[in-house]
Amino acid sequence: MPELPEVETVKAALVPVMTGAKVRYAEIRRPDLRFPLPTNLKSFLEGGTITSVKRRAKIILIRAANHVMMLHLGMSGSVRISDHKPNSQPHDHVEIAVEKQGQSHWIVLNDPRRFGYIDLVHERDFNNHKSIAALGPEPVSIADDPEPDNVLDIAYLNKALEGAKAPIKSFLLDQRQIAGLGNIYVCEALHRAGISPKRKAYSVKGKRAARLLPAIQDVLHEAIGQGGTSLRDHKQPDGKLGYFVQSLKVYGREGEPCLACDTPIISIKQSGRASFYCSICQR
DNA sequence: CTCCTGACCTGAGTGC
DNA sequence: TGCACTCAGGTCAGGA
Repeated sequence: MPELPEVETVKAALVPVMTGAKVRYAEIRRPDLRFPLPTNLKSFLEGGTITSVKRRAKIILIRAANHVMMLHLGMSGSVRISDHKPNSQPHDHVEIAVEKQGQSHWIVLNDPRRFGYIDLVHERDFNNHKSIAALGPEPVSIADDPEPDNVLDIAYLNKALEGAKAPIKSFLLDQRQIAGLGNIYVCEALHRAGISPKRKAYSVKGKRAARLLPAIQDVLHEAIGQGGTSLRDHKQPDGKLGYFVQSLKVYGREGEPCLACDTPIISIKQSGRASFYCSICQR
């Protein structure tokens, strides 16, 4: 499911119920997702008080007691929040009950494909964690989270593009270059910027690069404002859909007319993933 | 190094 | 109805 806007939507829903809340119990229903779950996850959570909920790239960071619980939703992960103990659904792997100012909430992680993961690291080791250390800058900063000191700008983008021989599509999916983009928003940003996904990254410069930066930032901001994009699995934690699906210009629109020029949208495979684009508008 | 492929896993959709 | 096959918001190891 989730790229940056979907993860941001989940994080934003967790903030008010988890920040400052005490964990009443945690139920871990299987030993692993993509990786083995930390064996001390249950004992870490139970009785602890959550100090903050943040996001870096596509990872949700839940802090307590000098530790960071890292939650990645993979392709199909989602979170439900309710004010009563929820009925168990297939693939509900973790259930956490929290209490804050006398108010109880239940938080459930569901992940059919189990490409997601949870890890737990001491605060001092966090920046060296292999999922964190190599990440590129955040493409956008939302209400100072993540901290705006590491946000993509045109100087960084131009430098990173230099000498990158991969297609711009692959470049933008690479979390070491820019963190948080995925298949939907790369396709959409390239369409907005008028750049072909097949173009070599190093050849994106000057005016093209100057269009790419705001194209990425605008599409992410707009998607976050709509609660993300619901295709199959993604729902907001309150059960609502992500309405940005209605704003997609190319993703999933193979054969349908380009909204700018009527040319049918093309789908090609690039490094195993579908790229949707307009061969006229994107050069 | 960089770049690409295949693997991981389940469920939904399609075509015969 | 059933079966085989393809495809899906993401990484990650391994090979060229």
